[in-house]
Amino acid sequence: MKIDPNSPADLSAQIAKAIRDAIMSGDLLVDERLPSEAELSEQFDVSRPTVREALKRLGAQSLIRTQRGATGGAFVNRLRFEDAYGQQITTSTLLLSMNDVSFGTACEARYALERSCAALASERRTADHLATMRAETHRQSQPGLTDEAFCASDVVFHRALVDAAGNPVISYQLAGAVEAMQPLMNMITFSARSRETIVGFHSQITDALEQRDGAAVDLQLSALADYTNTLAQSVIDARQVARANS
Amino acid sequence: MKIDPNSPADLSAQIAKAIRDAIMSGDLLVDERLPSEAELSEQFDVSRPTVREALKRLGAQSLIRTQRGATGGAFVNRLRFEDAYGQQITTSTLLLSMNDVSFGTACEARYALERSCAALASERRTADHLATMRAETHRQSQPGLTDEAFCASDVVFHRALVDAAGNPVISYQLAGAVEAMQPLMNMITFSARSRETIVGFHSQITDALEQRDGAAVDLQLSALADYTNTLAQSVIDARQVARANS
DNA sequence: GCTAATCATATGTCAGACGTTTAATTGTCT
DNA sequence: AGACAATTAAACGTCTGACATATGATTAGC
Repeated sequence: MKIDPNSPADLSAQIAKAIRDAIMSGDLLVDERLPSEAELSEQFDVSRPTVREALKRLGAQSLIRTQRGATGGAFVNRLRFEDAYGQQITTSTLLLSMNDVSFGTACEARYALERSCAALASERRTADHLATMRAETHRQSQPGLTDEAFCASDVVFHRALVDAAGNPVISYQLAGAVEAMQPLMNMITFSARSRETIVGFHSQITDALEQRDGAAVDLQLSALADYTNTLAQSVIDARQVARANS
Repeated sequence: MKIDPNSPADLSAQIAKAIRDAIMSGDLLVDERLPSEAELSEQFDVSRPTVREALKRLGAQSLIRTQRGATGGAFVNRLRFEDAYGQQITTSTLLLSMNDVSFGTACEARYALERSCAALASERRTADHLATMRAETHRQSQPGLTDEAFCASDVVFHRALVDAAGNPVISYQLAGAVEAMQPLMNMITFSARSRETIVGFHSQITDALEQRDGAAVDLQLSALADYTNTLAQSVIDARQVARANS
């Protein structure tokens, strides 16, 4: 674990990289304790603040955790799927908002990936998954719901569908795709009519899942994707008309 | 942008969160300059090292970049897909290695997601994508190739397939799924016979893609997934036998 | 033997300083 | 006046040394 002392700057980045590499290569095992900050600063021949900056970088990626106190220190963190969800969602959301990704592109990606769960979810869905999906579908049909609450419920519904596939790796990957869509979905104001249509799709998807009919789930998801795109397009068109009139 | 001064500790985490929220909510726009470290330390009423730790956290997530010099400072970073790839791959790789994810689960996720590209890739593949895939397939048939090089080429092949779908969001999401498999794939030592079989699949996938036959691509990917799983199972079985004999 | 006070260790935070990079300003020469 | 060079100022990068605080381990006392 060494760094290049001749490099121009950013010692903390080099140190972070050295430790990150040690973790990824298996030199440092899960729950293993790193040397104390004082020891690290001696090893790398830098000051303690510099070491601390490096450790904070690693902490931000959930690669390490720190404990205070006598037996404290920095420990290699077991990266859990739940921890990674948050980062994945943050990153995906920002990617969409900062890169002029069109609604169509994001929507296409989301449903393409989500459809890949249809077959597995049909095999493995439990009563719990169905119950969650039905509960959310019912919530979505309540008239008093705000648009934000409707979208949030939509996310819960789709995550339940994804989780029904029973594969944590898939759930992790899709968490970003599904959640990152929410801000974009919020921009589509839902009429009572369109909510009704979406609720209809959700019902049919849940029914198909209950019957373990993967092909039907896939079909309905595909139709829902089309409908969502149509909805978005009409909102965009309406805005253009409004702009032309002003 | 404020923090809770009564909170127990980890001021730098609170500051990082405050700034991150400001970025995600749109209060801070892309390429906007944050106040200098001295100003931030005054605003948040903490010392400069604490502010710096917070900024390093954000830097680790590529949310900000820093410039030195007179007009330097911390700037809100436009998060690019390429930047996010690296983090996604790092995180996915560690998730797999730290969570006892079975080869079967990872393999299932990877191919389920990859198959979702089949239709889109068949529509949109360019000659470049086909050329890359054929070149890599050819490389894979060279006898002198090390196992690592074979796997690396395999990754390039599959990323070309994913990129052929022409959707950056999908490419980003799948970068993790595809690349994170490489260490696991490396653990399967490839016989000449199995390499030959994989190369055969790759050829057929490329052919199907050239003919824009999405269904055939899907079918071949599915078969390749099955074969990979079989291969892994035989390696696992062989190891168990070896362990029983020792 | 059990509880309570003490201690050692390690992180969290602060203050102040110096070096380095970089751009803007100023000054000088042609 | 314009172009080039020297100066200056702002900001990050790093260091030193210190104090505060949390926490497990040790020890003293009952």
